[in-house]
Amino acid sequence: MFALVDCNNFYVSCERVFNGKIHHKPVVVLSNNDGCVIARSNEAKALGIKMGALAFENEDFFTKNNVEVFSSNYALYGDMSDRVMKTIAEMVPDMEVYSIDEAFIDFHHMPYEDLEALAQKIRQRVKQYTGIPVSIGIAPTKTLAKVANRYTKKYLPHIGVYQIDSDHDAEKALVNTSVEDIWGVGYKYAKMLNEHNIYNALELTYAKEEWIRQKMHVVGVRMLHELQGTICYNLDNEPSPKKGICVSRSFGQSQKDVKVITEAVATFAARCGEKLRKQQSCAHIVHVFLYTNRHRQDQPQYFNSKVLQLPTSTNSSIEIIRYALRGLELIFKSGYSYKKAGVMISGIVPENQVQIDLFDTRKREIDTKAMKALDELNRRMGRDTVKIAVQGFGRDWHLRQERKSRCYTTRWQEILEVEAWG
DNA sequence: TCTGGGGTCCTAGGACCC
DNA sequence: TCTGGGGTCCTAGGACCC
Repeated sequence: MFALVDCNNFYVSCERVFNGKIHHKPVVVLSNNDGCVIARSNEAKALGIKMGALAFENEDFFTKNNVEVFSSNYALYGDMSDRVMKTIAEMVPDMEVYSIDEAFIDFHHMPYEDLEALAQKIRQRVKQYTGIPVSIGIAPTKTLAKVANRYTKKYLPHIGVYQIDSDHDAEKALVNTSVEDIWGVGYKYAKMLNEHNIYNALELTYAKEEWIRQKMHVVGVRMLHELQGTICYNLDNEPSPKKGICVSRSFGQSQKDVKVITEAVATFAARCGEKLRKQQSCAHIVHVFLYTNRHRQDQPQYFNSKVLQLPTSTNSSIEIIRYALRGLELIFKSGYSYKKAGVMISGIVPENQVQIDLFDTRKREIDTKAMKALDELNRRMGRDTVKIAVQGFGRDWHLRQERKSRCYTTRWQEILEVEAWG
């Protein structure tokens, strides 16, 4: 058996842990730049606020309905996620952190009859230790555990656990799951399945394997088997190193100034270097891109990107920045209002398997030492305590985050203070 | 000049996930 | 003024190898 633990309305729940005033009220969390809704409380869902709803279009609606609106606070959510995952890890033999708010558990070696009770214990302890409510689905495959989890949230929120333990349990959950809610079915496949009169997960399990293979390829066949109870995906408890790394942002305000955009791109490149070093990899392809705001019909549009090959794979921020800025120089055209830029890194190899260049003259040991010192200082003293000069200090390009909550758990200056009268 | 049978690597595009 | 930011896997086709 597998279980899927999923935090309820995770970002909203994180905000609620530190803010007693927003319990039982409609709450939404917005994407970067306060663009659109990416998390909703149950009360907000009940008001009909959709995932992805545009913030600027709904300003009046939010005010009229007393909706509490937050900018996203990833420092808080990331730290809360760590706490939830650590709490679960202490209670089970083997788990996989699947996303910021989800974890799979392998119950392979657990006494069978105890699973539901154990799941309830996990729920209680996570709530007690972190303040975050979770729901748990238990089933013979990961895909069915996802189905069970969704079923709990929708139909048994007060219980919070659903176990698929028989054909009857499975059918009950599957018939109540629309195809678009199945793990692995997105917008396109849902449309295609509906056109062939397949509307729920149970109907899908009756489909012919060859037909699925033709329409949805092997990934679809695996999904079919998983829904039928045959394991195709096992627990993946050792995250493999990333094959591509991307850091990009929309600017809070459109930017024309090459200096500001240079600082932004340098910062993105530095962040790529950090991520590479964190997973002990090096890379030799740097890809820079630059956009104007495609939603503005009234402004001239420009998009360009440049891919640069490095002679030797590196994870030095200094070197990655140098190439990224060379790329930027080649694509930047003045006169446009830029909205977004980014740096992508690929051609990633483990740092101990770097093919060195016979004619390389760069003193790599110096960079390596410098990066190590920089990472250590930033780890101890906070991000960007030490940075490369070209990243600048202005951050004129930074995100719009007008309604961000405090970093309650990651910054001493922002920790909650409690006053008591005796 | 054309023929056969076996491969690999790379890229672009399309689907999906959170 | 205002529209997020990351990732994965699979397939088909082309270039190339012996």
